[in-house]
Amino acid sequence: MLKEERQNFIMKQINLHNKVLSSDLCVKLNVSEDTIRRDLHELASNSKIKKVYGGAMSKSFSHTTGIKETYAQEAKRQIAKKALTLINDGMTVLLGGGTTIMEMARLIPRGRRCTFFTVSPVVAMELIEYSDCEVILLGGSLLHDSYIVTGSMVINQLNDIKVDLCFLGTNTISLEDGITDSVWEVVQVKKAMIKSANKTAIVSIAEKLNSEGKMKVCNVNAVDYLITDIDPAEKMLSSYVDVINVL
Amino acid sequence: MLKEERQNFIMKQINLHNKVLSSDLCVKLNVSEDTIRRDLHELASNSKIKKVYGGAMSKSFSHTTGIKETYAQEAKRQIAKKALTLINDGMTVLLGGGTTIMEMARLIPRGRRCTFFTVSPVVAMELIEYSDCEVILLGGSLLHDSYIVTGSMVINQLNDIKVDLCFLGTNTISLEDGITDSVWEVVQVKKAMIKSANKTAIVSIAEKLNSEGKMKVCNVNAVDYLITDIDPAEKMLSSYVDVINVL
DNA sequence: AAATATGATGCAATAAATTGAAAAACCATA
DNA sequence: TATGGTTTTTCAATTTATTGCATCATATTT
Repeated sequence: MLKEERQNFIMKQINLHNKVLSSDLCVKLNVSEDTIRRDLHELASNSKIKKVYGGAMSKSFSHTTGIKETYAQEAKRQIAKKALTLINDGMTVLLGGGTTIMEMARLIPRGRRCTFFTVSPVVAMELIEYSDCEVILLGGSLLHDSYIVTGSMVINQLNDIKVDLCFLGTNTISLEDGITDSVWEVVQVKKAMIKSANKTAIVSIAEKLNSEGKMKVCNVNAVDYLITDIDPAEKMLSSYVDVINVL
Repeated sequence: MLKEERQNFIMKQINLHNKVLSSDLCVKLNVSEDTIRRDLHELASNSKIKKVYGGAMSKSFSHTTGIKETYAQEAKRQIAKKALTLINDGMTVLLGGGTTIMEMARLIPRGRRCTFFTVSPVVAMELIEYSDCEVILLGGSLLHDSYIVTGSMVINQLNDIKVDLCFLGTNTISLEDGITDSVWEVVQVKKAMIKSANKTAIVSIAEKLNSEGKMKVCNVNAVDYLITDIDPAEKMLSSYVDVINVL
């Protein structure tokens, strides 16, 4: 049997079943596992498939891989790095949605072992694809613009869990008005998220500081950390450091 | 024998069997392997065939599955079109995961107003983006390989709902073994999905028919519709039409 | 932490491709 | 038919490709 035949067969299996095991293939094709592994390696390096431990899987699922530039990505990456210092192995972490949280999800180091709950399918997909953590996606009515789940379903599920740490992005934050948002459903979810967490961190680029939204999520001192892209010693943050842990 | 005759013969063999071995040809044509190799080289440089180590293969057979396109996308689109005829305004529909279901989600006509439940974040994202329907994403532990939510959380949520119609993709299906799958968690979810639905439709490209998996979801006659890309009158489907509604 | 399964790497055996040169076949013309 | 030139085929030596095995590293499970 020609190598190409074999690889075609493998491609077909993957296309049909989304996943193949090397151990299955080497029996079906009657070659050694080494050969299969070499085939998979070759197909993977031609980016036709995605290699996983024990076999390979279809690439057509890798949906989120698109390297989309997000606004102020570098700033958000800075925030993400700081945020990640709060996460240790074995922790249970609740993540919100938004581009800053997405940067966090992207930067979780491989090998970190913890459990993530999230209300954002996008974040969930990123986590499951690029981290080694367990990912639990909460269910609910999916919101158009923000791609997070909302409604009583989520709230109920949140009532049932208690996590070590919750990370929330925010649209608007100020010392006087606290954390605010413009969508009612989102406010409800965020409130419930904070209630489900022992500690909560707000991630926000400095640019958003001192802006005001329409509906209140909570006061600034109701959360435990404020993580921005600038140095905590900056004048802009001086009024915050009194009431909250600023990173 | 003339060179041209030989090459015609080779072409015929390739068209017939999709591949040829140099070693076979040199016996059949009673020439040295060198000659065969030169012929193949010549044919290949006229891009009539694809030369590979040990022989040559048909050009059309070389699986150059577009990196983005899903396998057998056109076939899946056919299925999706048939499937969509079952969905009317006001219905409550439960969707599984997989690329066929994805095609369905893509082809939901704008203006259709119904409620979709799904266990697949990818499908949910597609629906919320391109349809005007309400999308409820069920929550649970996100599975690496198939990108669907699994576990007791989903099962519980499924127990609480009753939908008009459920669409399931499948890995493997045969008359004897029924609907099967190779991942335990997926089997559990599929079972629960079927239980939550008044009627269930299986969508599957004809290519998958009569393949067998490892764990059983249900018998073929436990579902109501089988939707494939080929005509229900085809011989391949004749044994199915007795026990199930084939579209 | 130990046991098991999987992955990577280097090596040797074998099969196949390449190359250059020699032999054979072919072909037009004298 | 003989001849010279051309094309085609074969042969031999060398290089490259493929595969399986042994070994060690890494991942996963118990």
